[in-house]
Amino acid sequence: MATINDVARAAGVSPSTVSYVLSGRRPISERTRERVRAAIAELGFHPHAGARALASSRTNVLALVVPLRADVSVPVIMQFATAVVTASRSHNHDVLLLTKDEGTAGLERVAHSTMVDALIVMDVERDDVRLTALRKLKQPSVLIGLPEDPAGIACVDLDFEAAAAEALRHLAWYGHRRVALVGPSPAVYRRGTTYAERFLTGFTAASAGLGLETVTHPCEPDRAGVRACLADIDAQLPGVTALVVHNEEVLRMVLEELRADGRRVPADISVVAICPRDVALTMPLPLTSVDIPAHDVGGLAVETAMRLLDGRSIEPVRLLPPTLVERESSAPPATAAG
Amino acid sequence: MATINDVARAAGVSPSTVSYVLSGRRPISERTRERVRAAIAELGFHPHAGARALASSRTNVLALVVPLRADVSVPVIMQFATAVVTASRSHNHDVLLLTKDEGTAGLERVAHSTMVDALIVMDVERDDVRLTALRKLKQPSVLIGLPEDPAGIACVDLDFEAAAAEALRHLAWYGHRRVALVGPSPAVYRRGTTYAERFLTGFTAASAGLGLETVTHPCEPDRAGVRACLADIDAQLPGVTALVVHNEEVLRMVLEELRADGRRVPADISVVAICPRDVALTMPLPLTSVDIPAHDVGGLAVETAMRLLDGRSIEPVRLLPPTLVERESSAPPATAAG
DNA sequence: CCGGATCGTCGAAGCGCTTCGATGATTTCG
DNA sequence: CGAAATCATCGAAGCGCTTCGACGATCCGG
Repeated sequence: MATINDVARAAGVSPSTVSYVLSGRRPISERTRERVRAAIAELGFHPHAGARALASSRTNVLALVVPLRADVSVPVIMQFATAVVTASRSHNHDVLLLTKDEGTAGLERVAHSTMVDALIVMDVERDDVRLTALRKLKQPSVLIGLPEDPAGIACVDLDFEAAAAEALRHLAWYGHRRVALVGPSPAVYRRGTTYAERFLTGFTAASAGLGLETVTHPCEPDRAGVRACLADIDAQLPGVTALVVHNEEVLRMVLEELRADGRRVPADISVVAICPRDVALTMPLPLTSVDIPAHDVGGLAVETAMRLLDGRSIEPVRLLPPTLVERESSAPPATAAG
Repeated sequence: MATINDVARAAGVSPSTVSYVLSGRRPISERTRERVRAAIAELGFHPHAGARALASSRTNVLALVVPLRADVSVPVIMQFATAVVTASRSHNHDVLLLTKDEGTAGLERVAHSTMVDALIVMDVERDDVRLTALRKLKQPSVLIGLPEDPAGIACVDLDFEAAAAEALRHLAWYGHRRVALVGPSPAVYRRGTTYAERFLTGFTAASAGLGLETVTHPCEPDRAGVRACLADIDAQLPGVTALVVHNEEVLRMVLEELRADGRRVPADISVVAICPRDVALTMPLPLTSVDIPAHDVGGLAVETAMRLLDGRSIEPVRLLPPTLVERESSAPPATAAG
């Protein structure tokens, strides 16, 4: 492997000049710059990452902590991950992949040993134990999610309260009066992943604001759970004309059960899903949905990390506004008067 | 951050002694070792990764190249990825996540800049352009998959030929004589991902060996594709009593279509899937399946990389034997005589 | 009781890069 | 036209670690 000295020799300049050509931190004449560039290309020179990190205390690597197999749906995790990698690359950074199961120790390990410049953490819980560890690190961190007390740590996420409101507004506009929420599994609530609660809060508030009759119900991610959930909903709120489903795992099963029940979507019952676009599109029927913009959120997380590293200002909490896209699963209720 | 010098001072020894305690490359007396350990713990010392890499030319990082959104199913990719991360951690390595779309350049970048000790590459194609680049790197690489000419590069994968044979043997044993293969989408074949071909080869060979009447058909991953595929199969091989499905994307839809068609699984038609265990289990009916052991393959890839790094011997191509697990989707055909 | 192993530790060099201060050379301007 | 400012480049120090050779100290056998 060629070193910076080889390049310097080949270009007839000093190593520091090569370094300055590379970093642009000092003006270098066009002529010299060209010679150096040619030498770099000819020798196939790539700066040694470790040496660079040692000298500059910058690694150009971001840590990404992903849940291993939580109740978060796998495709969504992948979408976040690829978004983070892609965005990182466009900022000339690489991504070190950590799993949540390494816990606090993993974060401290990579941070203390200076493997990364910043950390992006997915799937944070309301009272996540990792938060205090993150606050102590010299590297900044960005959460995807929103804990109870985000003080001192940047957070980005979808605005789930607004998402719930958006879904209800759409249904109310069509004339629905009785709407049920099929929520995440009880495990998600128990675990304290706040997006579930935030959605619930938004749902309840919007329901009141719009004067709707609503009921909310968590849903276990299996056939039995779905059946039980739908049965409970019917029992608690007879004459429901619309469902908001905030649970990708069961989305498909809900549709199947409705169908098995002889209820046509959207003729007999409307369905609005909260899920990534492509999930909404690969269902038997293209679903009206509020997008979970994993790509945007991931990109924003990286962007935020970069600003933090550059000492630029950031908004500590950034909640992206939701977008509802109407597709084929929502329509006016069969009888406009609920 | 504490440095090795701080530790040395605190323990009353020289920095090199601390280093030797850490690496175990030279004998250090119990007494000294303890003092050093205490100092390390007290100061919360973590060696600087860059400095270490620079001095030792070892990064303790593995690159993992994942397909971004190929026709490979996302959960499988995630399973490989988490398996690789977990296994790497157990060997004291971290994982740098690269996406396939960076192509050859990405591999060269991380290798030339000495960011990683070895590379693990998923989703290799028959004639993958990245192969020649990989061969030139000073770091070893391990492929998950099997290209046409794996010369000089270690490969690990499931033995897909054997997997096909296993599926057919199971069905033949039950007395099925007419079996159809619902294969991956044409795009997968076109792309030259060899697992599809290997499965097909194994399927055809075993079919002949067992004296079965079979037909094989790729399948587009949408409702229309599934319908077309099933219709074609019925047209080409009337009286089919069993399906082997080597396409996770459509698995669920195949079951739905069969059901819509009034064909009961397994009473009217048996189904054997080639997919990860948990996919087989989360279907409406637990499926008899040949496991895709992503976890094992990922672990083996890491293990192989480690052996390569340690200069230990390896088998250049390692194909894991398949395991068929009988569940509820296979049974004897309605009439034992096909 | 002495010469040669063996053991435990140290000091120094060096890994490849960045960065700071210094230094000529050139330009600018009063 | 000379002092001051600016420009382009260089040299050297230093980032934090590993590793090699060296060196006393302890051990062994004869």
